[in-house]
Amino acid sequence: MGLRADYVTRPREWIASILAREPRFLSAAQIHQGLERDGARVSLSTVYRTLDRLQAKGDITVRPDADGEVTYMLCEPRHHHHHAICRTCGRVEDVDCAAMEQFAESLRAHNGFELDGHAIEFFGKCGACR
Amino acid sequence: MGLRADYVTRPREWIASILAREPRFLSAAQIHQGLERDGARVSLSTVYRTLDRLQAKGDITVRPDADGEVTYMLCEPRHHHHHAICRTCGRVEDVDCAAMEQFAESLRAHNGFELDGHAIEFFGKCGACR
DNA sequence: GGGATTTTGCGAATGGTTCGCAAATGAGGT
DNA sequence: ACCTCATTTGCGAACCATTCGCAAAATCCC
Ligand SMILES: [Zn+2]
Ligand SMILES: [Zn+2]
Ligand SMILES: [Zn+2]
Ligand SMILES: [Zn+2]
Repeated sequence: MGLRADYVTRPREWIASILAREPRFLSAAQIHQGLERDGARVSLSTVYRTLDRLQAKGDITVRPDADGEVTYMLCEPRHHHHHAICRTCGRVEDVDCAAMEQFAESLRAHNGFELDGHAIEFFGKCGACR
Repeated sequence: MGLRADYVTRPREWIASILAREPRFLSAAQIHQGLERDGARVSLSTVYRTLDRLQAKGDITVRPDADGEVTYMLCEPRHHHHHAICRTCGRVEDVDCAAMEQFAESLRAHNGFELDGHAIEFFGKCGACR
């Protein structure tokens, strides 16, 4: 009955390596294309299943983009922080800001709302795209 | 050749009235269900087309939820502000905060990023759900 | 009311994501 | 290395939200 340990498989390693070298949110299709470019033949189903696994493990952040396309990035949402996203190339950098927490704290009780969390995204241009 | 003025139609009025009385983000399907409950027979296509129109006019805010389902709310994104969203019932209230702008300003140049915008969502429980 | 134009409903097409199942792979023991 | 068996993969079908094409209905204006 007991479950064995998770298997280490090539598709999973390949997918992880794609994510590891891209500092931006990628869709399942983009990851799949990256694998093909690397000559790694992996089905789209496996890409989706692996992404689900990574999300369950808390290793990636999932973000539906403006059109509702779901995108993924290697970044542990475990540690609360925010992102600066380049409008031009999509590069993402973490923004870790105590000042923001302070601000959120001051809003904790707003309009009858009992606030317990927040999400922030900053937009702009990264150093390379300026 | 010139375009005539936009038509005022019942489907559009019905859809607008659904949106006007719901202070929360609704999916196209939810709006469609609301119309049926009101006895208003409108096709889902028309719901989508009307939402596209409202978005083009800048009358609604469009927000893909965590699963990527696109949702809509009567709220002009023209005036920059943020939202407090009840985790329990979905009720949304506007958060208009100069302090946040100040904070964003101090981050304008972060890690080589030239920041020019930001989006914030606050979560918690509304007065009714406490 | 009549006619030009816009809007609607319907059903088909699309695109992203999920499922079911047989074949392939990985881990562990011999 | 080989065998065994649970896990994972690939494939195609299924699914769901959204978009399209086009004929019929509604709106506006005279
Ligand atoms: Zn950039
Ligand atoms: Zn991050
Ligand atoms: Zn509530
Ligand atoms: Zn608002």
